[in-house]
Amino acid sequence: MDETKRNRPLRADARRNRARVLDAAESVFAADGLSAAMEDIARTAGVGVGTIYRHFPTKDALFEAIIVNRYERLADDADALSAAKDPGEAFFELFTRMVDQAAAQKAFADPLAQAGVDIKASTSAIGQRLLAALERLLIQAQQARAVRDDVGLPEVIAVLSGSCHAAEYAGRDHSVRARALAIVFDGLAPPR
Amino acid sequence: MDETKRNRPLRADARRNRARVLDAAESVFAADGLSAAMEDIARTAGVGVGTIYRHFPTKDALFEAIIVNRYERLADDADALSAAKDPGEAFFELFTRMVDQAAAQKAFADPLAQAGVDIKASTSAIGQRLLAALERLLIQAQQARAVRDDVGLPEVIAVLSGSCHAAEYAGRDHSVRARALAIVFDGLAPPR
Amino acid sequence: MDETKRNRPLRADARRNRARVLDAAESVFAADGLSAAMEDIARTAGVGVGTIYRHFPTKDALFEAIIVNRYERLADDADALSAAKDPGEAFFELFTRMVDQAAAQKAFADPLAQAGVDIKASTSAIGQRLLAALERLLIQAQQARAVRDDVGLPEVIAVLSGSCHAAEYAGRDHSVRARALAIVFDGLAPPR
Amino acid sequence: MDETKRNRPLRADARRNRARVLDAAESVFAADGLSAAMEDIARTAGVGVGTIYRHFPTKDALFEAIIVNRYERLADDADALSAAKDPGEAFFELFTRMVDQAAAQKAFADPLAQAGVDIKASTSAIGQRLLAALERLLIQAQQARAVRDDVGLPEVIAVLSGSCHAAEYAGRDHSVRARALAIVFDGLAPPR
DNA sequence: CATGAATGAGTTTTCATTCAT
DNA sequence: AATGAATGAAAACTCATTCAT
Repeated sequence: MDETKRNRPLRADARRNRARVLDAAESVFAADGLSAAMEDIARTAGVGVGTIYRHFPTKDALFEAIIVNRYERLADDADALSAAKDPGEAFFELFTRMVDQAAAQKAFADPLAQAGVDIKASTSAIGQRLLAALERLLIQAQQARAVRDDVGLPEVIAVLSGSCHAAEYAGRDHSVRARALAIVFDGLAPPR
Repeated sequence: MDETKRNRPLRADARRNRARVLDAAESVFAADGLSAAMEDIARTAGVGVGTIYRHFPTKDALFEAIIVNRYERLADDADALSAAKDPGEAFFELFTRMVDQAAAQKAFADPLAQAGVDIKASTSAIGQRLLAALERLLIQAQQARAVRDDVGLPEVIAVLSGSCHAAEYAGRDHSVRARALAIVFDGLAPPR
Repeated sequence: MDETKRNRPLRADARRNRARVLDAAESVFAADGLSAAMEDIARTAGVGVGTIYRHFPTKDALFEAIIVNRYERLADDADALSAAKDPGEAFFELFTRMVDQAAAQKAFADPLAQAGVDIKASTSAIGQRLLAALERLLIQAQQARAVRDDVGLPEVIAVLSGSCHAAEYAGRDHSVRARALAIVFDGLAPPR
Repeated sequence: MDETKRNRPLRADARRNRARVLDAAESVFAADGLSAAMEDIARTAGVGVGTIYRHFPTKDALFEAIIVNRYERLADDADALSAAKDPGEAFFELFTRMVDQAAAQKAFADPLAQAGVDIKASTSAIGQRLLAALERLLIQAQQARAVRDDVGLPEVIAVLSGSCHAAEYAGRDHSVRARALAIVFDGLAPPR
């Protein structure tokens, strides 16, 4: 009815609500897994369920948005690391960060794994950016002889995904996580 | 009043149905994840829901029975391997089998991870047997210099759990799975 | 197939089972109410559910059989009392016995009330005998000036049914039950 | 963030639905007993089952709400009668009203009986109020020589509960109900 | 725009009754 | 005849999503 404000970016309070929902959803999903109820998320965010649905048409869409969010940050990280550090360090640092996130956030590892598979609209669009960054880091690290030559992106993702789960399993026990990661890193290092 | 047959193992048809339910549940859970509906399982098994509940008082109990089943077989495998092969081979062969199972069966990896944590009655009783067998294999493999000395059971479980997820991610792509596993195995090998 | 034994009364063990089921049902219904499960009754009786269904085609039929059983005994009581005691005593004694039964057995009062209403086959057949006996006692008591003249059988049944519930409510508290019953008896006594 | 309306009583439509549910539940319970299905209640109320559960978390809670409702009205009645009529009349009038309700509503008598026993939260809170009012009426009636001296509240409740059941039994037959009640009232009157 | 009440399909579980052993 | 396994129609309850306020 009111064609004055069609594609304006989003009213200030609306943007604030969107962010609050996203934060709440992230922590509720992390705590309860994917089966968390929308009402719980709404309550945590301090809004009504309707507000969630205004911003995200579907529970899946909300979840996807979280993933996209993470991927954006990780892709940013990847770019920054690529610029700031030497190739091997950059690669393993990103790997470590992702694993650390998984340790902190239940339900991080699974969607990560899916990112390489899914063709779901936005997820993969942004996922591609992350994957591309990861691949760049991998190739640079291989050229710098920090990572063995005979692995490609798919294997790295598989191992990364696995490591995230391993970290999730290790939970609060830092030393187990560290040693498990050490095994994987040794396995990724060039032979000899 | 008929004390001849008190603790009879289970009538023939009942045993057959129990097995059918277990099979059906395994494949339906594998396909749909833990949120699969009991009715689907019943339909797949070709029985009524009531039959499932006669054998397993609860959805959780059914799931647990599947896990226990798997663990039993794996523990048996572990014992057999330990007797038949040289230590290093035995260890890596068991590791590989578990990962292969995970690749085939969604929802195998997660409960595996929990086995090291949970204290839930029967699950852990049998889980302990598997873990004990795994530890035995690990120690023997270490003594045979097939596995590096500085890892303990917790790390191995973490890495194993992670590898299962990696395999789940890799899905049907055998070569990715093989290469990912190779990375982990290299990481587990003794240095040099 | 075997027409040798068509209408023979019932094999000895069958008769014994029937009685056991009836006993078990009586106590389980008393404890859990009408919603008690058939399996519980079977277990209590030490038989399989199938055996219950051999003797009673339906849960309702089983319940009815219990009621019929009680009514038979009460009708017998009524006859005996009528012969042995003076009319007033006989009437109030029967009344008291019924109320005592109700106090002991949950779910006794309700079906009693229905006996006056229901036309359900056997129940009412035997119920009629009890009601007839009750009416005889009532009339005799009225003739002996032990009960007021202006009440008929329906009122007596209503009050009796109510008293059974009152007794059920009073539960273990004997003195409350006694005083409640005293009120009713006073009300039934002839005026003055 | 909008602190204007925190503990709002209930939106207009919500209140209307709550009342409809309560009404529907009352009549469905009255017709079918406590085992009535929630769906039936929902259909009768013209709402979805979910709506019932929004207002009452449990079938028991719904039932309790009905009882509480009745008790509130009866306690109000008791207070009004106590103020408006002479003690004896007030007592017997309340008694009669409760019995009339029971005649109309199956499943009214039983919970009444429990009110004297149960300690269940809200039920008994309001139940206490009713019982207190009843006791007040009783004592006043006794002081006015309208009720015999040797009965206490427990007996009165027992008899009242019993009378409710008697009325339930009598059903539509007004004259039976009236005469049955007359018996009880005579029993409650002071001797001679 | 935000809210939270309403919806109803779908889920787990129970239990009277049937039927193969 | 007895047994107890199987059946499947309910029943209570949940929760993603829609919509009136």
